[in-house]
Amino acid sequence: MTDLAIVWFRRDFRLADNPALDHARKHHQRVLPVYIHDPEVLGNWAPGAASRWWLHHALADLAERLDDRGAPLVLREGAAGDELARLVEETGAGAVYWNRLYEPAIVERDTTIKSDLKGRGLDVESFRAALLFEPWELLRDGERFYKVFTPYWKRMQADWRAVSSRPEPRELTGPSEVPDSVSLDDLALLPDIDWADGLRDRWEVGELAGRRRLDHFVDDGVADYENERDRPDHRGTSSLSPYLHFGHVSPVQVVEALEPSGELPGGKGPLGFVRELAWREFSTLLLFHNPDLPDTPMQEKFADFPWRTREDYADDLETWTRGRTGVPIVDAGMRELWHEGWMHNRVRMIVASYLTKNLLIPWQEGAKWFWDTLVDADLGNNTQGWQWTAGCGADAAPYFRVFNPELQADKFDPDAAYIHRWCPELEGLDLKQLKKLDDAERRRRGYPPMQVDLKASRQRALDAYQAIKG
DNA sequence: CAAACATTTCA
DNA sequence: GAAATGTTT
Repeated sequence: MTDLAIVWFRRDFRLADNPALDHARKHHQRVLPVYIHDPEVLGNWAPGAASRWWLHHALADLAERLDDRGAPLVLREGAAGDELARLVEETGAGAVYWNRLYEPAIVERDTTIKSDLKGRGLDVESFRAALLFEPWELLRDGERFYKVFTPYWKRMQADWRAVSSRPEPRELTGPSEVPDSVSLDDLALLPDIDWADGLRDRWEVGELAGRRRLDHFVDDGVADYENERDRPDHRGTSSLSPYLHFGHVSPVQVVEALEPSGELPGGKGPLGFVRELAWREFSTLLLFHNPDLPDTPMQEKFADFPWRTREDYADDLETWTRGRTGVPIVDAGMRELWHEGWMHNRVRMIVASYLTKNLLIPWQEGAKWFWDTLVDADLGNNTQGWQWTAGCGADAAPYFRVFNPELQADKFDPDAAYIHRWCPELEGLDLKQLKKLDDAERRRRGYPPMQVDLKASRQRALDAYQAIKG
């Protein structure tokens, strides 16, 4: 067995419960941690601006933590396969380990890299770290993947196996000579114009910050999760999504925090939260088995859907992105997104329904905006979420389900607290008053007029769906 | 008879 | 999930 192993970090920015790192440390005397910046691999879906902001700080955090343990992180830029081959030559490493990702383009790249490195006689292994179950496990009749969430979720519960996290290494030994590294600033991940104030206020990036978030949620939040998770005014969700996306926190760690034995958590709140983790896994498997999913509707009949044309909708799209649609709950959500790089899930559904149904703008436009602005932007989750609301996904909402933003506010923001937080122009107005706010009062307060009539635009969406049914 | 609540329909 | 329709108070 060779002395030195490369641990290739990708989106697993943690030392605790990191299977690739744990394996390297157990079987080799020295460990060389590497991150290779290779945004090209995802083509049109290279990380957006908010994601890159998070990535910058995630790398800084990981580098610091690895330094503390004695194995400095090497940063490289370029095609991952070339850089790994170069590093193997430079260092004489005998092994390369990493944790698996599931975006089809990444899978394809990694498969090639694995066989190349094996061809050079290296010990190469990848590990499951980002999911509880692989996308090729839990198949119907052992061959076909699930296309409907509920049976998938039942199956996951039935096939549950106790999870167990891997220990965090206290000490690591780096290579005797550390190879060249580019600097973090060279990667130019931060925006040229600093718009990240709101993100900085809202998010603390890093492994320990993620674990604090998790602990806090488990101590105070998860018990009431089923009642509170739909309440943007109460911040009833976990806020773990970016930490899970970047692997500061693993789903195994989440399960163990909820249920130390690693068995399926009992209790309404904890089980409800694991169900949301199952949605995350379901979205990942849908993308894994359908490489076109980010751009193409899963239901074929939607290829002919009469969306408005780009030149027709361009202005309305921009109004939506800026949070100036004149629909309070929609504008509140879009402003939260712009300011904090995040939006409450209930509100994501509301603004997505509004864009695709009331504005009749293709879901891909919404997906792209979210991709650029969310710190938790995840190709599987984002794609699945948009296809679900648009009605064209695998297990989508029925096409006639058009959210009424006013009724949604009645149910989920009854005191308009969330609306007031993001739309200060509307201060002092309750939901009843907001519903009959006339143009003169809107103008006086500097709040935009209604972009569309909710009733008429709803009917237009239903008529559009009529055109493709069959 | 209006209001509150429950059920059905929408493909 | 919303709106229309039906049922109860």
